[in-house]
This record gives sequence, structure tokens and C-alpha cells, in this order.
Amino acid sequence: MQITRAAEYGVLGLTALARRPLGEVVMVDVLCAEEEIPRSFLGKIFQNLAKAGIVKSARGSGGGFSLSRLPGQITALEIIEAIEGPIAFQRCLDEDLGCEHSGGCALCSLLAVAQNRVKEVFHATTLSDLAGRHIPNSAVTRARGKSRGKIPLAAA
Amino acid sequence: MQITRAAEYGVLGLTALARRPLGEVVMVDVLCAEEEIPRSFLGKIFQNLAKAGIVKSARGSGGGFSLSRLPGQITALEIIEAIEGPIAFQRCLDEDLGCEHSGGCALCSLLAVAQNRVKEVFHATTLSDLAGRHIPNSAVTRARGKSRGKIPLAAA
DNA sequence: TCAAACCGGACGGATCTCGTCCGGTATCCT
DNA sequence: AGGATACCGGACGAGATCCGTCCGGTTTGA
Ligand code: SF4
Ligand code: SF4
Repeated sequence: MQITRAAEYGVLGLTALARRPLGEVVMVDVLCAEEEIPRSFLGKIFQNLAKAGIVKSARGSGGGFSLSRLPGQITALEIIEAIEGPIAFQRCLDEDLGCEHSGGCALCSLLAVAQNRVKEVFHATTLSDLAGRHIPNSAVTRARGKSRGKIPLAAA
Repeated sequence: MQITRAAEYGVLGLTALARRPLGEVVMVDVLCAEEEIPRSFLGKIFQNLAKAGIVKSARGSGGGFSLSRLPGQITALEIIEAIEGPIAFQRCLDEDLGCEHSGGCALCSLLAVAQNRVKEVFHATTLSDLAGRHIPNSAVTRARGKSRGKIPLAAA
């Protein structure tokens, strides 16, 4: 019952991208430094994001990634499903290669509801929402290094 | 992003128990047969349920498990958390040994909401709800064996 | 031509999942 | 008392998944 780190890093990396004007091309090295994510891992994750059409990739020198849409038009659901695959609480809810029991199963009905609730939440949240209430990891660790105290909140 | 089989089996086993009058003592062998669950696995799962106070265990010959409360007073949340541990979408949401970033993280706020949605759903569903809309696995496979067709729905 | 940057798959250690097994203990029956 | 029965609890192990890393290949710009 957990989101993977890949999804977590993906979202974090995208917020770093969303902080910039639309279309600006940024290398994964820069994103990694800002959010303190292992470099080669984020590279791999962004490949999926590119394949899903959420970011555009530019190769060669001066290349990198750029958002392919406005942050307000990218939902958290899209991002997470692009990275983790479709969210499915149970095999019967994903593909129909699930068990034959589906028709009369106590769990299926319960899990279907629960799963749809989280999909709703993820669908209603956009990348710009996320970026808005986010403080980059690098800023957090810098502050912690200096003052060993509270981190000032962005929206407070 | 999945419920484990242990939780699935646990719920299924409990519905089998809930089909009987309150307090009736049933061996795990019987529960397993009804819901077609590996025997030694369900035994292990019911140990957790006993520890959580959801079922009572009776040892020795003629022993087994019995519900310790009315099915209407046992929530799905209880059952699942007894088996899987607390529902936590992310380490920072579980214990406070999470990352220092919590204060300004884009994900924490999103995941906290999503997680609470599923907790609500699980909390609002009781074992009697589940048992009511459930057809035992053994009945399903028997029907499939005979007719190779549709399984009649309980509530339709 | 050369260097920069992504692409894509292979790989490996760590952890978790799904069970099984077995000796121990409590209970009941005779 | 002596079995037989059934849960207890921990160890074990095969397999899958997670978390990254690595490296050779390809595209692009200078
Ligand atoms: S037993 Fe129920 S919840 Fe589990 S896979 Fe089958 S239909 Fe789905
Ligand atoms: S980065 Fe955010 S979501 Fe992830 S563990 Fe830290 S506070 Fe929680």
C-alpha cells in the first residue's frame, strides 16, 4: 500500500520543471540537484514521462526536458500512472485476467470504491497545485544545515 | 499500490466466519475449504486477527476461531490494518521517522488526502456489509465447474 | 569531428510477498 | 494419564518487486 519512490521522484522532478517558464529545456542534472534525487534514476523516470507525452525530450548538447503542457493541465493521476502503470488495488480491477470470482466478491466492490476515491483526488490535483505548495529539497537541506530549525513555509 | 493477499484472504476468511451465528467456533480448515485459501497461510493470518482482538482463538481439540464482536461492529479498516499494519501511502505519513522535508513537500499533502479517503471508505464498511454481498469462493468454482457460464448474483 | 545529452536494456543488491514447515503448547476425550 | 487435536510462533525459502547503477548506442549542436 505505498507509492513507489519512482513516482515520488517523478513528481518532485516535475515540480522543479514547473517552476520555470513553459517550454524551457532543462537537463536532468539540474533537476536532480534541485530536488536531491539520484541522477540516473530520475533520467530513467523521465523517459517514461516523455513516452507518456507529459514532457518533451531534446537530445544532444544543450538538450534536456521541457514540459509539453501548462502545469495546470497536467494531473497528478497522469503523472503517477505514467510512472507506475495504472493504479489498481487488486488484480481483478486492472485487467480482466483477474479471478473468475469478481462477480460475487466482497473485496472487489470495496476496493473499487476506495481506488476510485484516490483516483479522484489525484485527478483533481494538477502539477501547478503541487508546485505551488512545494519547497525544493535542496532549499530544505540548506536551511537545515544552517539553522537546524524550522523551515519557513511557502504558503504561510 | 496494492492490497496484499494476506489482507484479501483475511477478509474472505472473516466473511466465512460471519456467515455463522456469533460465537460459533470454526477450524481454519473449514474456513479454508469454503473460501479456497491455502491452509497454513490463513492460519498465520488469523493469528494476527486474534492478536488484534477481532477474533477469539480456542486451542486444543474442538478448537478454532470465533468472531469476538458482531460483524456489524468490525470495520474493514480494522481488519486490513490488523493484517498489513497501518495504511500509509508514504513513509512520512506513517511514523515521524519520515523525511525532514514533510513541511514543504508537494506529495505529502496530496497523499495524506488520498490516504484518508481510502481510510474513510474502509472505515465505513463493516464485515456484515462485506459478508452480505459475498459469494463463497467454493460456490463460485463449483458453479463454474458445472455450467462454465455466469454465476448467479446474490443481490440480484 | 567531438562532446554533450538522452535512450534503452541489462544487471544486481535489498526488501517484500506468499506461503510452507515444524516443534511447542493448550485443550478435550477416553 | 495418555493421546489426539488444533492453534502459536518463528524460521525458512522461492519468487517478485523496488531502487538504482552502468554502459554502449544514438541524436544534436558547436
Ligand atoms: S477474490 Fe475478489 S478482490 Fe480478489 S481478485 Fe478475485 S474478485 Fe478481485
Ligand atoms: S519527500 Fe515528501 S512525500 Fe516523500 S517522504 Fe518526504 S515529506 Fe513525505
